[in-house]
Formats: sequence, C-alpha cells, structure tokens
Amino acid sequence: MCLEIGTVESCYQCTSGREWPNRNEELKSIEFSDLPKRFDVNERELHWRDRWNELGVANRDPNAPRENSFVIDSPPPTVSGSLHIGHIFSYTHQDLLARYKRMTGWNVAYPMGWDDNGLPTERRVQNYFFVRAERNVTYIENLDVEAKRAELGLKKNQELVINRENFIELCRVITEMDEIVFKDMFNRMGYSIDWSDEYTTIDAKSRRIAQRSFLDLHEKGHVYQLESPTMWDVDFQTAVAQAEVEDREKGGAYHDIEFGVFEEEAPVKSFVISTTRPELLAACVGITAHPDDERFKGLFGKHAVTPGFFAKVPIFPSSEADPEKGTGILMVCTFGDQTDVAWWHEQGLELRQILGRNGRILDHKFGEDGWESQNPEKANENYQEMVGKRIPSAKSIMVDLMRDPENSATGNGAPLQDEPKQIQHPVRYFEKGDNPLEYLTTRQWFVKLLDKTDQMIDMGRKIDWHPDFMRKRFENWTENLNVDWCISRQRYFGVPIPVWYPLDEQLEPQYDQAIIATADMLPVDPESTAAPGYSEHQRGVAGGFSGEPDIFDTWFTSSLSPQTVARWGDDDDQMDTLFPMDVRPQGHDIIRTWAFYTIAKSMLHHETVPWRNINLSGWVLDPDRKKMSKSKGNVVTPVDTLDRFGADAVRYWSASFKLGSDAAHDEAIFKIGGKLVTKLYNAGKFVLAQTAEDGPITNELDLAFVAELKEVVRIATESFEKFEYSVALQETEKFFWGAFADNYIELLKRRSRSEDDPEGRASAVATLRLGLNVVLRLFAPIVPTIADEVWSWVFAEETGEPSVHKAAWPTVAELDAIPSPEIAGSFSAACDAISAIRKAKSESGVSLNRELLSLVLEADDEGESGLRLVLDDVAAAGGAEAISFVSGTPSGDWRYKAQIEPAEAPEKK
RNA sequence: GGGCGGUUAGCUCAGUUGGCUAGAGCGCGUCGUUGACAUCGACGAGGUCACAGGUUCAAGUCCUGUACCGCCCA
Repeated sequence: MCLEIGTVESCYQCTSGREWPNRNEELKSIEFSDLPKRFDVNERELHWRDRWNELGVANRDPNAPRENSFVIDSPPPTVSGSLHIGHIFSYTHQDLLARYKRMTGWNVAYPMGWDDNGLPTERRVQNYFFVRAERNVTYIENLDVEAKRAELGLKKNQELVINRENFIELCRVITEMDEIVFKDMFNRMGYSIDWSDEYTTIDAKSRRIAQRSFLDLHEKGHVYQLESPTMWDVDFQTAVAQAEVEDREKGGAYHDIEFGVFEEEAPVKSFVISTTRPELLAACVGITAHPDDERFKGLFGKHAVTPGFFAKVPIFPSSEADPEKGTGILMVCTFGDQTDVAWWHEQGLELRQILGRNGRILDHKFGEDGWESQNPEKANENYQEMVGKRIPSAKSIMVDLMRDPENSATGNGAPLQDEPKQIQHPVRYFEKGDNPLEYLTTRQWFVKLLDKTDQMIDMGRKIDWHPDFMRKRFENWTENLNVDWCISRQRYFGVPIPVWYPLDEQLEPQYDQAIIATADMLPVDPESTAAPGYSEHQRGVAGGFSGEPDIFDTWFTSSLSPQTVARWGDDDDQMDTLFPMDVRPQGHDIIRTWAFYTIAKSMLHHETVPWRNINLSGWVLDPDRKKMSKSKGNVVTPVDTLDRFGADAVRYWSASFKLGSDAAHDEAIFKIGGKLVTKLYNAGKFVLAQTAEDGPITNELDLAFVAELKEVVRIATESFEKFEYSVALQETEKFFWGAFADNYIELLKRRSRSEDDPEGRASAVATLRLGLNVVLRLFAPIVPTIADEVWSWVFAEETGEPSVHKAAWPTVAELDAIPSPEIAGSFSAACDAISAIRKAKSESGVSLNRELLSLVLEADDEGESGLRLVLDDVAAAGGAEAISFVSGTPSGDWRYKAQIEPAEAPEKK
C-alpha cells in the first residue's frame, strides 16, 4: 500500500511489477492516465536502447555518396582497465554531433574501434595472470595458466614464463573481456555507434592496413632503419618515441669529480667536472666546455684522464656547454642524454656502452680495443664491482670509489670533491615507465618526419581546430621535433613489422638487405611465415633468413583509424565514401601523438588532410580542480553516477561544457540534468493531455510564441553547426524552461480548456503541441531517452516517425508556414506582464492562483499597446476578469507594475 | 626558459563582430501550491567583471604591462 497515493496499482514506485504502457509497436498514442507518476530513468533507458537497435537508428547506408556522408573518426579507447568519467565526457561530445547530423539528413558514419595492442594490455595481462613472455620458450597448446602454475609448483610470487604466442593469446582474452564491458557502457550512455563498423587495432584488418602503410612508406622512401643511440626504457625493454617521453622533476645530486689532464710525463694539471650521473664515469669518452670560457681555453685539444678508469679522452669546445651549469666543464658519456648523443656523433668519439638493455651494467675489459686505459688493472678492478648492478647501486659504488685517493687521476687525493650537492632537476621518463630513460645503441625502424615539419604545419592549417588555439600546441610540437618517429618496439602484443633479413654464413642478419613483405601476404607475421623466396626450413640457418621480431609502435596502427574504417586498399568504394573524414574528436592530451601521427600518415600516404575538423574535448577535473588520474586515486567511475542520475543527466553535464574547456566533476550539474528530464516528462504529459478540434494557429500570443521558437531553432542550429552544442543546449533549455513551461503554458491554461472559444482553444492546443514537438527535437541529441519517450506518446503516430532520432531536425523554414504575429513583442510583453502580476501577489503574500477582483497595470503607452492583442490570456493567467491600465513611467526594473485586489481566499478543505 | 588558456555573484559557468540597466543554474532569504511538475512555482538579496595604464562617444569585450591559477613544451 502506498501512503502517498493510496492504491498499490497507481503508484509506480511501489510496484516494480507494473509495466509501462506498451505503445511503440504500432506507433499508437497512449492514454495519459496510464503513465506512471514518475519517470523511471534506468528502466526506460533499457527499453529505448533495445528500441533504437530494432529501428537501426545508428545504422549508416554504406552506399550513400561522399557528399551526403558525415564521417566521424571516433577514438578507439585503450581497452585496459576501466572507463572513467573522462571517457564518458568526451565520447558524449561525439554522440551529440552524430545524432544532430543524422537528424539534419546526413548519412552519419560513427564507427568504433578498440585499441587493444600495446603496453597497457601487456601490463594488464602480466598482472592478471601473473605471467611473463620470453623468447625461446615452448608454445603450449590450450594453455591453462592456473593448471600450469600448479603443475610447476609455482609460488604466489613467481611469474609463469610463457611463449610469445601464448602471451598474445592471453592478451586477446583480456581485451575481449574489456571490450564487452566498454560496449555495455557505451550502449548505456545511448551512444549511437554503428557497430557494423567495429574494429580492433589487433584484428586482421588493422594489421593488414598497418603493414600496408609500412609497405607504402617504404616504397616512397619515408622509412629507414638505423643502429644508433635511442631512448630506451629499461623496464619494458623497448625503444620509445619522442612523443611518449615526459619530463619529471626529480631529486638528484651534483657530484664534483676531479679529472687529470694528460701530459707525456705524469698528469699534473687537473680540473673538476660536475655530474649528476657519476655511474657513467666508465662510459666517459670526452670532455667539453664552452669555447669562450677563459677557465678552460687552454685545455681544448688536449686529453683528459678519467679517475678510477684512467681512460684518455679528448677535450673539445662546444657552444652547447653551459658555463653557468655545475663547474662549467663536463664529461661526455655514451650516453647520459641527448646532447651526449649529439657530441658523440659530431666528434666521432668512442662508443663505450656500459648499460645493458635490462638496465644493468655490462661486463667489459679495460685495456682492450676501444677500452684503453692508462692503468687497466685498476680500471678493471673498479669496473668489476659494478658489473651486473642497476643504476642506483652502481651510482653508490662509484661514489665510494671516488672517495678513494687511489683512484685519483692526479695524485691529489680523493677525486670526489666535497659531498654531493642535492638538486631538483627534470629527468626524462617514458610516460608509462617508472625508471628514467636511457640512451642505448640499438637497431630501430624510423619514419622520416624531421625533413617535413613545414609540410606538417601546412597540413595542420588546412584543418579547422575547435577551439582554434589548440592548433598552437600542434605547431609548437611539430616545430620542436628533434628525432624522427621511432616505430619499432621490442614487445609482443602488437602488429609485426613485415620484414625479414637474410642470414650470412655466421648467422648474422644482413640488415641492409631487408626483405619487405609483398602486398598479397598481408597481414603477415615474419616470425611464423617464411620470407618471400624462402621456405620455412631456411629459418635461422646459414644462408637462410630470420624474421623481424619487433612490432610497431601502437600509434603506428591507431594513426590509421581513418584508413582502417575506410578500408584503405581493401575496398575502394568505402575509401571514396569515407575518406577524408569530417571530424576527429579527441582529447587535447594526445595532440602530439594521435592527431600528429594521423596527420602525418595521411600526408605521406594520400597527400591530404585526414579530416576537415578536429574537436578537442577537455578533461574532467575532480572537485579540487585536479586532473583525474589513476595515480592520484581521484578517478570517478561512471557506473555509480549513471545509476543515480541516468544517462540523460550525465549527457546533459557533458553537453554543458564547450570544446577544449576542462570540466569539474560536479554533482550539482548531474542533478540539474536530472531535473530537466523530469520537467520534460511532466510538461510533455501536460501538453499532450490538452485536446481540441484541429484548427490553425491564429491567436496573437500563439503566433508570437512561435516567432520566439523560430529564433531558438535558428540559434541552436547555428551553434550545432559550429560544434558549439553547449550554446544550443543553453538556448533550448532557457526557452523550454522559461518561455515554454513557466510562461507560455501558464498563460494558456485557461484558453486551452475553454469551452466557449473553440477557435482560440484549437490555436492554443496546436501551438502547445508544435512547441513541444520542436523542443523535443532540439533536445533529442542531448537527452535522447526522455526526448524519445515523450515523442513516442503522440508524435510518433502523428508523424509516422517511430523515433525522434529518425525525425528531421527542426528548421526555421518549417516554421515559416505560420504567420508572424501582428505585434513583434506580444509574447515578451505578456511574460513581463504576468511577472508583474506574480510579483504583486508574491509581495502581498497571496497565492499565485488566487482570483483577483481587480487588476490594474501601470505602463506607458508603448507597454499598453504591446499587450493589446494578448490581454485576455494575461488576465486569465493572472486570475482576473479584465485588465485596466494607468499610465506610469517604466524603469530598468519594470515595464509593467501591477496593482491587485485579491478575492477572498477559498476555504481550505 | 618558450608557448597557450583562464581570472565575471558564496559556488559552477554564459556573455557571439565593443553598444541600452552584466546573465543562468546551484546555494541563500521570503512567500506560495489539492489540476503537468515538491525532482515544484513565484519573488528577492547578492558583482569595483584580478590589478594598473591606454584606444574610443562608448570597454567584461580591443591594446600594453603586472599578479595569480592551470596546461603544453624545453
């Protein structure tokens, strides 16, 4: 029994068993008494998601020509872990656009991909299954991780080591699980994604197109391989690209260390360098200072002797050396940073690579070729202490060695001068890494971009950026590029680089004779398919071949999202229909990666922009205005928010922020969205319950209302066209809540039920319905569930459009059939007048619906004549029989002032 | 260090090419409601538009500088 309403049957909240009137089957209008008092958001969302599927709301016509198509290059989310509210924020921006464009008659292509390859997935697999991939491990058919662990008797903290193929299989298991969760969330949000265009960046189509891209770049001479120092992450043991590097402010220390100056006799002179990386002393191959630095001018051209290792290294001038930094003179190592790499190249210095790919010090012998030492015995004794150590312990060993006077290159006592000086300085990290990047000499594949930065900037200028200032970030990044794009990664789960190398008699790969896959082989895995012209039994044998073990940078594949969706090379028709695309929506944090690489690929392959527009969504900040990130632990997952407020309210929140601006996760805004949904539900019920004989819109107030409506349609349309949906929302909402619900409906309450004015009643009801009909369509992209719900009650049957999302976007032209009002400001005059009456009632503490014995409006002539044709409605809404005027002088605060004489209050029952 | 964005009511934000009296929602105060809606309605209070100069008949809006916040890059 419901205390509020009285009977079990009539209270929706009390009875989960009660069903919503079944109305859509044959577009039959409903009985309003059947509608529950409250709108159950969660239940109706489910209904409408199914219904949209049935109706194929999101489907595109694959045969539509390019000029009728609107193509969205939607971002494939990284499927590792969970979606957070930031994803929802920006994906909603795309769907607003998709739904709007569809209503304006475009054949909208809104595909979805899943970015599943790459490190995040590998890391997740490692953590989830507690496994590690290694080469030269046997493949296990139908691997059951738990069973295998038990069989091997592995303890909880021991990783199971598996074959690369097994590892890739587990990656697929994980990503498929995540994809289902993501898809459910997107459906719940009501995203009108066309799932027939679904892809994953690891699937055969993506692999084929990524490899095709490589073939094309190779043919055009845009890729090359090079053995050279490259940024390297010692934990993931892979090369990384400039775009994946970030500076982090870290603590370090300057160590002042004395070097000797080599003379034919004994070293007598000395100087002191400052370094934050003493552990690289054994890798010191040179010394440099600024050419104008008087302190060191005499040293240039001579050689220095390193302490501890007694290596003779050249001293040379370089304008890159900063006299202000440290002691002004510094050691060049292979390799401490990018400038070391540059000096090494310029000066043709020795290569003494002491750090291995796993981040541990390699074994070397001083006194051998390339490792000359004035005292090899002592050098080796010192070096052996560090072999096999990681950087931090190598560093502390080195500091101890430098405290030992025996290691001095000059005989002046301990090389280490004073205690190390603590500093804070920026250190380069792989964005996903936990240890600083190192420079290791490895062989990598690169895409040539440094020679094309001007062209890239020109391409960027052919694209409209929303907001425009984001273009600057792209240009700054492009101008500051300093290495080509390193596209090879020494990882497992990704698209293989389709290349093989002939092996010579010593089984050495001949890298300069790389064998590139042929187009008909794609996609291909060179580790399991033989090179063209070879057979599998020649793999790994003298005179045979070996497959390239590396995979592509994950951006190499995802930067082809337009080509993948448009099936480049597989389906020329789709390529013509979908490429170049209309808009790329994305976050501004990946301008230098996803946007940059996509523009680069499109330029190199097709000499065109990949899309005409790029829309940059902001971030979601927590209530303290901090960016949400997993490491900060302030991430909000959307499920709870959706359960509480519903998808429409969350979409409302997202739609209320313009592109490029960051949004606070503010519960107040979800609440407002929720209230809007309720208001639409109630206003819809009220409006559609008004009935009358069919008749034209003739009444002045109604005509004036339609004129206002027209203006809202114009602004909302214009705003959506400029991707300024927040303006469209704001205008529509202001009109619906203020003009329509609070004023127009109130003004019409009497006339829309009047028995003695059939013509006025018909006009009122027709206008109410028209207003609601238009408003629902204006709201449809933003709050699609409630808009369709209300639409379905009557308009579906009336228009023959089963869903508001299949209806046409309202246009000014459509409303032009309705005549203009006689007095342009009739509607706003009526609103002002009714406000004045409310104010008078409010100030005298009288209820708003109290009848009035007399109602006098103070106004000037203009004000009086503005109300001339709508007086009856205003009087009725005010509760008076008639209105009389006295002259007054309006001010900024008022246009009309009401003098009222209320009737007796009705008796309370 | 270079670049970009921001600073408007207690809070979150609008404010279009300079133009009547700077707006909205939330919050706050007062009042009201048995017929769409208490997830409600009405009315009200609340702002030196960060600061300092300048251009203009007119500046929140344009220009210069400063401060603070945030972001991107080195």
